[in-house]
Amino acid sequence: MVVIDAFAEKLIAHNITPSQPRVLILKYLIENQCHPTVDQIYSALRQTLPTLSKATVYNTLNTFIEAKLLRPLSIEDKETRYDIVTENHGHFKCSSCGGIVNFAVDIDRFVAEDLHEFRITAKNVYFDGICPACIIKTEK
Amino acid sequence: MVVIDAFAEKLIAHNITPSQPRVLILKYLIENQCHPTVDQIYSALRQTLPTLSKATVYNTLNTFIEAKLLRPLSIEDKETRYDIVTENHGHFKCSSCGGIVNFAVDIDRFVAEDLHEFRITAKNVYFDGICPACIIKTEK
DNA sequence: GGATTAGATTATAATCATTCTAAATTCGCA
DNA sequence: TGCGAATTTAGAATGATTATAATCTAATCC
Repeated sequence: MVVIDAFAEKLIAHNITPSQPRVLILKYLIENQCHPTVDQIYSALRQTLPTLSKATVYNTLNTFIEAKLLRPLSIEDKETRYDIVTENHGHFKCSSCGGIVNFAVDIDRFVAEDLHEFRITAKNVYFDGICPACIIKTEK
Repeated sequence: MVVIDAFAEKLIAHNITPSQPRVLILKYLIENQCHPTVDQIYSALRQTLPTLSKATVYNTLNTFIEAKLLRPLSIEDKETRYDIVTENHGHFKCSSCGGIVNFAVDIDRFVAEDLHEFRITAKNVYFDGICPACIIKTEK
């Protein structure tokens, strides 16, 4: 008897066979929208699923990316971070604390005349700087 | 007698002591604005400077980045690519041929209301898609 | 000029995120 | 229940980048 929950349904809707690791990883991603790394996902889920392998985390995330459930962020870190795709938004990275913050941005307003012959499938906006908490810290 | 050329002067202006590897790497970056990888730079310069070490290429590029002469691009490749900083522009990556193309975009026109408390030091725009040449190829 | 020193370069080893591989396990379905 | 395919697993392999330690360079000081 398999328990079909909302997460499993979401996987099925994206043509991904549900499995315990896949459901747990999707659940983690949705409930912790904090752009986690593979290591963070692995460490967190290891407690509830001790047999989990890091390779499975990689495999699952790549499966999700192919199914367009997820997108990888490469904000200059060594480790890739992952973002559950929702609406268009940009990513801000604090160079002091390393935190990543979403911000609303109307990406479609970006008109790139140079690219009118190009087929564009994804638009990413990355800002770098210092977040308010770190600005206060450095002012002291 | 040291030959001071425009490249050495540019280094000095950025508080970087000129040296043969540094001048050659800067020259390469300016004359080949094609977002090269470390390997491409290394292989190309090895012919004129056979003693060049790959570690020197890494060190030099990181020195340039700190001096804000250069910026690293992380368009989801394993290898980092590098871009001589000029004016604001976005980067398009063709997911078919892997080529990277600059495009003009007025990034400063972008207002991110969510970030008005943030200090923003860099803005990057990355688009993904298919370039015209590859569109034609796949249509055949 | 010759010694000193700091910084730059080199070669190699180490690191570490990610992928590969092959074996074990699980799941769906008859 | 049992077969076959897909999934998961553990560990090895890969490969870009960084760290280390030795060597070299070039300017400075006496």
